[in-house]
Amino acid sequence: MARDDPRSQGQEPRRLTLTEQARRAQLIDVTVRLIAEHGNAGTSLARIAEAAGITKAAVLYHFRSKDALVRAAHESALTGLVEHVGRAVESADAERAPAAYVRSMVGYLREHPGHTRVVIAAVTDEDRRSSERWRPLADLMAAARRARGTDPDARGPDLRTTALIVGGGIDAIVAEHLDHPDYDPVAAAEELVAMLDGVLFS
Amino acid sequence: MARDDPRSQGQEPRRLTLTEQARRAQLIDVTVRLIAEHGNAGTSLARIAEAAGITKAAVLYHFRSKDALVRAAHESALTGLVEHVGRAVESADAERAPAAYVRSMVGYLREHPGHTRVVIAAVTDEDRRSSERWRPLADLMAAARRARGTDPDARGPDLRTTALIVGGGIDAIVAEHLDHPDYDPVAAAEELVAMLDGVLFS
DNA sequence: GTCTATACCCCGATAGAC
DNA sequence: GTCTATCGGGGTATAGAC
Repeated sequence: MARDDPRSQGQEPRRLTLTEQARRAQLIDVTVRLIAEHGNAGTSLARIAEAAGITKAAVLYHFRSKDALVRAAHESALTGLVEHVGRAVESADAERAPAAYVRSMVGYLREHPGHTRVVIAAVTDEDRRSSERWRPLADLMAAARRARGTDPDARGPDLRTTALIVGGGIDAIVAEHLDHPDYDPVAAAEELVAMLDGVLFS
Repeated sequence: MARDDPRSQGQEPRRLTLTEQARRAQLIDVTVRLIAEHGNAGTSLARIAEAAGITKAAVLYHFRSKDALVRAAHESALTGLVEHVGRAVESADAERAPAAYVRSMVGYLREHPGHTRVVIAAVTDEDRRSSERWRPLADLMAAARRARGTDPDARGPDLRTTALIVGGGIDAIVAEHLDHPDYDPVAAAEELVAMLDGVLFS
């Protein structure tokens, strides 16, 4: 049996056979591509199976359900983004880390238009959306204010709200670039950074 | 025959029988409620039909497809929002109109939590999303800068981008309030307004 | 351990009876 | 005008071949 996703439950993360690892990776890859192209609704199990050269049932042998597969595809697409942003943030000094966050996130999505739709789907997802996506950025902003030597008691903006606004702004910019390729997301990111700096270091 | 949506095509907007008008209104109403509660995917034709006391096929008699019905529900939910924001903006002087836009939009969504999910679905919709939602706000901001006496040649922010960011920020704030009712969207709106004023009247 | 065949039920859509 | 009957297609579950 292989139908248990090793990441679910608190069980020992069972070893996966080589063929299973390969199949899972292939299926995730295929799914990311199909969702990027046709959207979630337009990507049926049959299409995924056909693209992978196996049957629907075989797909469901490796993943409990279509939803589990889609979830894995979302995770896969998010991982690349998170790592990229993580590297950019780490190699920036604290004061500029929030700006690096914004720039690297917009930049990554511009460079990987294929992944973008999947990432958006992953974030927009109706269900698992309570992931406190704002917190990492809020932490960066708090650190940046400290690095700037801002009086910790000084009344500043609510960083949760600021992070939410910035996150929403990034989404809007990237989405606009998707719909209108002429629209320059990098210039837009600079404007978002300017807005952010204005609020953070007033 | 009644299967033509009067708003589509360029035809004469045929008269609708009273029962048909009533049915359409009822179906839209039911659909808005169900989508608000269970999301689009969780709202099948059968459920809609059951809630309306008729059969699936009868629903499809009044609306060409489920999508057409959902579209009508979206329109219905959006109308209330647009009218509310429109009134708020009109009764504010030009300089404060962008702030009124933000406040009234967040306020409406807070006061009508039922409609909120539907409105978000309408705006987030994968298909008809090229609606230039940013333009009205961008126009308000341009007028506000003029009213403030800003030198028209002065280098200001790109208003399309600014409007996109503000729109995305509103979405994020409202969504957060939906997921976490404790989160105060009105205070957040004030912060967004502060950010906006900082950029507009620098 | 990996996969095919098959069958099930729900969904959206259509044709045609009443 | 309204509904029943039905269809193709989607996701899922199981039996069992290899």
